Amino acid sequence: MTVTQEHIAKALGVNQRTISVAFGSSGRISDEMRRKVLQTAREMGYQPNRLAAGLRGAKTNSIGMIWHFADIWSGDTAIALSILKAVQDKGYQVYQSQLPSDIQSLCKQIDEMKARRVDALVISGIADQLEHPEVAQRLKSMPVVVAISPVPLQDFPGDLVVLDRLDAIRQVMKYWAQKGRRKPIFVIDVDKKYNPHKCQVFIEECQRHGMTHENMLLDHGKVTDPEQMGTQHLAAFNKAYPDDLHGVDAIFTFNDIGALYIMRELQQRGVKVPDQVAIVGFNDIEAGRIWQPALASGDRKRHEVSDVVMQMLNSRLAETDIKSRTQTVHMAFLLRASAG
Amino acid sequence: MTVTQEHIAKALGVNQRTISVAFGSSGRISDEMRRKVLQTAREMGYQPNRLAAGLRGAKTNSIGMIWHFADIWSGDTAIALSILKAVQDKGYQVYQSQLPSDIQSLCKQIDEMKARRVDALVISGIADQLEHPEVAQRLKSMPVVVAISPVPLQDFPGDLVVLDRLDAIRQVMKYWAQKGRRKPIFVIDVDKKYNPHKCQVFIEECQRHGMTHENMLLDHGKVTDPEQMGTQHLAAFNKAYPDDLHGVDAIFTFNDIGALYIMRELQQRGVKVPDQVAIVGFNDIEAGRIWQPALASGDRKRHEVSDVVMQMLNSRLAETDIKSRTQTVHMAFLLRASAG
DNA sequence: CTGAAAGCGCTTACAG
DNA sequence: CTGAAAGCGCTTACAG
Repeated sequence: MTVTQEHIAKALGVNQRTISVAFGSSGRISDEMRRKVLQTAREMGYQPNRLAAGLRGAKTNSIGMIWHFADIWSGDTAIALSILKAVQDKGYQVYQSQLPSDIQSLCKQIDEMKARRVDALVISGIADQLEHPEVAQRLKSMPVVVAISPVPLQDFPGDLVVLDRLDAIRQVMKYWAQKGRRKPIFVIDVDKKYNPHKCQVFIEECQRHGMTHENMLLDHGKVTDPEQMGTQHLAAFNKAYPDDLHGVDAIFTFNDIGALYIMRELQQRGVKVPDQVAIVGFNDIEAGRIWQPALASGDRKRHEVSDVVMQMLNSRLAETDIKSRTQTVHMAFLLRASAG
Repeated sequence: MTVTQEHIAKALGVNQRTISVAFGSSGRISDEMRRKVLQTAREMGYQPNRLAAGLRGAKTNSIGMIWHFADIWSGDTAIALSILKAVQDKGYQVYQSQLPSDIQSLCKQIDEMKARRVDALVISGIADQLEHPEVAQRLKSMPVVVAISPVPLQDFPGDLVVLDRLDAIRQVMKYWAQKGRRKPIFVIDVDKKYNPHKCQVFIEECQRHGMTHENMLLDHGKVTDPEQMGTQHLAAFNKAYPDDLHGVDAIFTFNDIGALYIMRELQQRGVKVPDQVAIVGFNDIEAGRIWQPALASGDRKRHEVSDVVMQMLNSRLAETDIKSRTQTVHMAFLLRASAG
């Protein structure tokens, strides 16, 4: 049936060890013999059994990725995909797992990856997840870990890429202050767990630039179904401002599709964007670029993030004795017409 | 270090076989003993080693998925994700692999999945890929295969879900004929390999309804970078119709973002959509729904496809001796304002 | 430079 | 109902 190293060994009249060594890096073998082995293996259609190798303690050539793949709002799927492709090109197979929202399921996923002896784990999550003691303890026992987080973490047992959103928020607020906007609102899921820093920075910047007022934060609530993202933004907006805008002259949403829903509503009401109200989204979807006016947004630096992740992953897979490293990538304000 | 069945056996003073049987389905054991084993295992933090089990010939609890994940144009990523989640909930781990465009790489991917002894393979591809002899031969040796294809396949060695696009095309053309449109064009990658049936059906329907003219097909060329999809549509359109539309009164694109780019161009030229020119896209992106006028499109029946796939997968994982089955899901025309 | 052998952690006939 | 043992296909010290 399936060709094993034993078969090749018999065909060549040598010991099975010779075949194993010919493929691997440990042990010595003559160049002549290695050449013969590799050729015969090819002819016989040999496929190494990764399970057996992994069981014996060698590399499994597999990597686990725990990621929020269905995140239509943040668009990080594109980052995950480019990492997937890069890793695949290097001969690794990728276990992909949807990031669960509860800690218990997350621990189970990490345990599963460990039970399959992945060579490395790439995980993207929020601080509450990555710093949870149960999670941290499990990550500590993985050979290689690269994590992506929106904020820096304390004593993280692995390499960390921080994808900072706060700088971009500051840039937007500074821009609006310069342009003379007086009353901005921030449409977001005002959730302690996910977005505390964002809301805080928004408020701080409003204070710094003298743009404070009541109701600066407009909560669109928790989004469980990505398909509802836009309509939840719109519903929150319509509820707070059914007809009059009460002087609001700038709307910042953490999501492009939400921004488009609100912009359309304003346009239908006859409100001029950006003259009367400026709008900025945050994840740079393509439709925003062709909207009239073009939607200002945030550059997620997808290429930069996946490059940094791959660089960390590669160096750590090559040599395991490196200290934990942290590198920060800053999102940036993408100025377009809708920002005024 | 890691707890094995041997450790549990020692702790309970029984044979290791007892532990294995307690977890598995083969062999008999007393209910009392099973209860004791499972509890002790939990207390000791036992994690079964999937590699060892798989090596011995048992299930690996893993599934391979080969899919075109980065297909911004077709939007099938959503289908893949819902399958990923469903499978994950059933305790499987998923090897995810980006569908390569060349046969050789595809074969290598399938071989890798096989080398890892996946319990099943889910693969989405075009007929040229799935019917290629090298590919077909490899699929035949997989325990369970469920494929998704745009067209029916001959003698496919596994279950098949056909996601038919042609019906939707017919519906669009019939609608336009009824509404008195005379000169439709079809903007698509006029590639023999990918889209022969679509183009053919479009032309047939034009003939049936008396809407033929020269240049019915507008080729936007091969798209390698999804980010270029929209601009390639626009460039092809502008090249063919730099100012005058030559009587074209209906534009069908196989892609929503392409449709939006062209619609915006028309609106900027002062052409009234849909009064003068009707537009229909095909993959129902959310931005299309909020455009003015709302973009008519095609319903990909994502839930239906993933439901059918899961149903086939589940039944075949349960009992392996089922005949190959084929089930067809038809995309449908989504009528919205832009269609006229 | 190569052979003989132990062992990774399971599953599964085979005895008793 | 349970024990003792073979074996899945590799890797890796250990001899020679």
